[in-house]
Amino acid sequence: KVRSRISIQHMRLGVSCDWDREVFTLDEGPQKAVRTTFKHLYADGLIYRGERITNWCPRCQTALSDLEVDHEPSQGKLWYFKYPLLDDNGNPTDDYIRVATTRPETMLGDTGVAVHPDDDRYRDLVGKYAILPLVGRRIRIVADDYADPEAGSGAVKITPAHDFNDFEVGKRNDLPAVNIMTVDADITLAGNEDFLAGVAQSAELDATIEALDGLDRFAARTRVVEMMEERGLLAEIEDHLHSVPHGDRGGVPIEPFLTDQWYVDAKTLAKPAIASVREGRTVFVPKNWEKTYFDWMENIQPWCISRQLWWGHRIPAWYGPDGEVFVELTEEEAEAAAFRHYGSRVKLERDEDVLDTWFSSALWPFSTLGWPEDTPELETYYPTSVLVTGFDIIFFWVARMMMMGLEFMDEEPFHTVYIHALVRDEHGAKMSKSKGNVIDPLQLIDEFGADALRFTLAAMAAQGRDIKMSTSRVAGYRNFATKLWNAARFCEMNECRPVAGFEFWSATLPVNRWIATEADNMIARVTAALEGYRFNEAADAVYHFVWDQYCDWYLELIKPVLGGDDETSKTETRATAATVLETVLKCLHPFMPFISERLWSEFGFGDDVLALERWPEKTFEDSAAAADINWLVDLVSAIRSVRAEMNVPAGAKTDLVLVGASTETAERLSRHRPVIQRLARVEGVSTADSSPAGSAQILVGEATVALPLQGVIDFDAERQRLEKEIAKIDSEIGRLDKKLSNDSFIAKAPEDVVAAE
RNA sequence: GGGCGCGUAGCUCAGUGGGAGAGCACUUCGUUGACAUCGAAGGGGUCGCUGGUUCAAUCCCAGCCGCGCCCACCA
Repeated sequence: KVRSRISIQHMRLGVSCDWDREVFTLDEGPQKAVRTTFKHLYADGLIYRGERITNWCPRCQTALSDLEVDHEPSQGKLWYFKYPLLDDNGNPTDDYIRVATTRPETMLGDTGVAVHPDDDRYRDLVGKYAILPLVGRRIRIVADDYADPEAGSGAVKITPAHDFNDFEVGKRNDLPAVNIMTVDADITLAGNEDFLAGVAQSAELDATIEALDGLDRFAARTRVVEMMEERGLLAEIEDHLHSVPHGDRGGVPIEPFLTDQWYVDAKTLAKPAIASVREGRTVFVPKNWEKTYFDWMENIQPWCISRQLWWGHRIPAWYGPDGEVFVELTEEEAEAAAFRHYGSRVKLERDEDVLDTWFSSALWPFSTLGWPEDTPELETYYPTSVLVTGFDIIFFWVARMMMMGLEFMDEEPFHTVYIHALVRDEHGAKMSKSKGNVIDPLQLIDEFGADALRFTLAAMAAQGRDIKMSTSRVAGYRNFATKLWNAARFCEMNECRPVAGFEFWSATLPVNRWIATEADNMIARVTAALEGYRFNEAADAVYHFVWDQYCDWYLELIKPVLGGDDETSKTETRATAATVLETVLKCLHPFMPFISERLWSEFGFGDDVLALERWPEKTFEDSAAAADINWLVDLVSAIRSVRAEMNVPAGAKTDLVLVGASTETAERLSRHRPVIQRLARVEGVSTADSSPAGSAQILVGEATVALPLQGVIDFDAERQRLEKEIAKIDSEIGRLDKKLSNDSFIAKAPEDVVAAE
């Protein structure tokens, strides 16, 4: 169900997948890959089985890896207990050693007390014994660096079977591990051989078993505290803020638990995986995630891969009657191996456990391509190129694919790991099914269209930053899609069709050479941005080119041409408009696949889907044409601006008088006269030696453009406008003067910067 | 405890060692004219605070304040 929903989302977003090659993790191929890798790693000693302390989820009743455990802050208590000391003859004394615990029930499994070797308070007690209250077990006081003199009383109770640190301390100091819980995390004492070992029968022990046996750990916690208090052995209770490990699926506190599990020697496998990134054979984008990768990989712990679940890849291990282990690909092979071992046919029991789901995922880059078979797909597609994923998956998956890929393929599974942003809800919280704050992409697609959503995600995908989904942005890009659609409609209406063999260099009109220059600049920006995985910059470049250049100016500037009667100009302009549109569609296709493909086929740019090899290249540049049209754009903008500020009615036309212009400017003006008249609402155009009285004046380059507004102009408003402009220019002059009179600026700033000022 | 990141216009966010931009929102004007999901013109920011480096800091460095996330076995 989940899988199909994800597929629908991908398809509706226009993801171009090869759906014929869909693979499921429990398919035949991946199954074989899992067993093969398991067998090899076992044979090499990189997978082993052992009794170790493990994260145990009492609710799911399975072991978990460290990654599946979340630490949640919790306001708890710190209980201080008094453990009576024994003298050298093993008799009780009146002295106590104080220990502190957040989990009193675990005391039933205590087998020692640790103090720091340099802690003077306890130096004399090392090697002596205390008596464990409620139980009567003799527990040894050991010196171990783990004990922190600053923490609690400086003496720490050791429960090797129910605490990770204590397990290590116990191993170092040869303390037995006493498991006092069932897989449900209920206390089990009666008939618990480990618990009863070496403990003398007593009325107190019987009372403890009577009171606690079978209680769940939290009920037992309360009861243990009460019983200690009744005996006067509860010294103190403190409030204590600490973090409690929870299983990420079961949601209940983890119980560190001593069980037999299968482990991967991750430390050994991590070494080449670290080197690959260290030496740049695989890079992370953005690069700072490499630190996260290194930190984890360098401190990696054995990976517990067995799970006591019914669903998953079954561990390919079989046990003989005496517990001998046979790891093989199939039951038949295991039986054959057992026959060789025992010299006779024996009945084998298969390991009940399944593998951590991430084990098979780690093999994905090659297991899906037919490995361990030597297939053409494997040859062609391994190594892959770019892995796109979220940061929360670096440890679970990326790191493990690196390890397994290097181990079995001798080559990194991908050269780049692009860590994309997480889409968060409008408040910035991570979306999760349980929180119910998921924004459904399908709903956004229904409302704004797949292209709008997809473009939004690209436009907001600035590196190293998460995305707070903004509906108004999606709406804005929906408008952009409409804008493009309408621009294409304009082209269609004006018979702007692709012309075979046409290229920008053959255009003669400045306006065409200008848009060609701008289009090719856009191509360069988009290309550079995509190559650097800066998808937001790429999207932004296309967006602004289409809207600000192509639609706002180019299409407006060519209207007089298309409406004129110069057939040669019309032909070249139509071809240019179409070719630029074609370029836009190519560049836009990764961001807006649906609309670009539709327009592409409607315009007959080619009948194939926009293929990657058609990605355009920057080939055209005409800076003279660019300067020419930019002058025009500036002029029209300035006139519009003045008209608006002078409150010239939008429909009213004004005359234009050019004053003090160079011949080049005069020539430009006359050449662009039709467009200026159209776009700036200008009627008569003339030149003069000085501005006519009662006109608004605009400085464009070296020339002054005067708009005679006799009868229209509000002199106060014009005075205000000019004063504002003067003030602005004055302050600019002041700033530059100050800068240029600063000797160290002249001396130290780069020449081009000085010249520019 | 360690690490990463963020703080820029009312909101959501780009960005750069040489006086800062977008979308939305806002103000004014405008619909025979590709597009009102639009066009034209505007208003609005001491670029978190304090120091330092530099001819020049929103950008680099340090400290501080506020916020978010990841990792971690603190009894």
